Amino acid sequence: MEEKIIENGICEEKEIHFELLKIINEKMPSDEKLFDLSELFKMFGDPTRMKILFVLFESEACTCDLAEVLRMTSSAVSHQLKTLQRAKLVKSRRDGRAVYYSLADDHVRTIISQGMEHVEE
Amino acid sequence: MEEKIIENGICEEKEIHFELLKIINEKMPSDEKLFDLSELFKMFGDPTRMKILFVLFESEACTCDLAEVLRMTSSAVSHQLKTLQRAKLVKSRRDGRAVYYSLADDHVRTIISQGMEHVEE
DNA sequence: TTAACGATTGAATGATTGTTCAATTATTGA
DNA sequence: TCAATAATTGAACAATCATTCAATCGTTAA
Repeated sequence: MEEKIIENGICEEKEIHFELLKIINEKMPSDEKLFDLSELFKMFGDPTRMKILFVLFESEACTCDLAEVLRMTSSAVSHQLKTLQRAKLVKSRRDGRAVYYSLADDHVRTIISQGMEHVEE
Repeated sequence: MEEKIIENGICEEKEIHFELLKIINEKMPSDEKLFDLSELFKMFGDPTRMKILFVLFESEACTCDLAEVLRMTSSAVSHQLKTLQRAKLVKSRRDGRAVYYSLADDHVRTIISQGMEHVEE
């Protein structure tokens, strides 16, 4: 009987309600963590930021370098770098007039590689 | 001399231009692939879609189940399911009135786990 | 101390996106 | 067939977001 309920889902037989709810409550991360997680992925959800990260995979680069390579204004690049820095994906160091950016940690690389595998099928 | 150029970046000494450009051209994925990649990550960049995927990690579920669990209208859920299906992240099967959704493949799980590790620090 | 360069900032604009609402389609039980 | 349920659809709305533009800040070389 319980088995049948599980198969049928919530809608026809209201009783399983708590079955799915139990799973959710036990396994679903908190709203806060879920929010942080999607904020993280949002960073990879824009081609410009993606390109910036790909360049930084290879070498640190200053705002001006990135603007050149991506053929964008340094203002636009700077805005995105700020966004990436707020998300702790890149870090910066100043050297004279130039500010050099680099990847903040190696998770970034792993996450994007996984995405790449998915896309390349 | 060339070494010095590389250290200085593009902006002061225009010559390295081609140094960074070479890296970009060799290692940077095509614009099309880059676009697909960010489209993929965009799917994870919304808390609602994130929640849907987390539920589907545990069990297939119909639109109505998901609406109940997430406390949203089935219309809103259906719109997001459609988005996820367009991105080939979920698949569906109809059983009577209900349409059951499940994860399309296992990359989804891996990608999100990686993101989770990053967030949990 | 200037002038020039690289970077940043904030406001404005246009585009994209998530949700709501109302209407419609598909399926089943009466 | 008809009513009820589940799901989908498209238009509309508000919110978010990426880029542009103009102004400003920080640093260096003259």
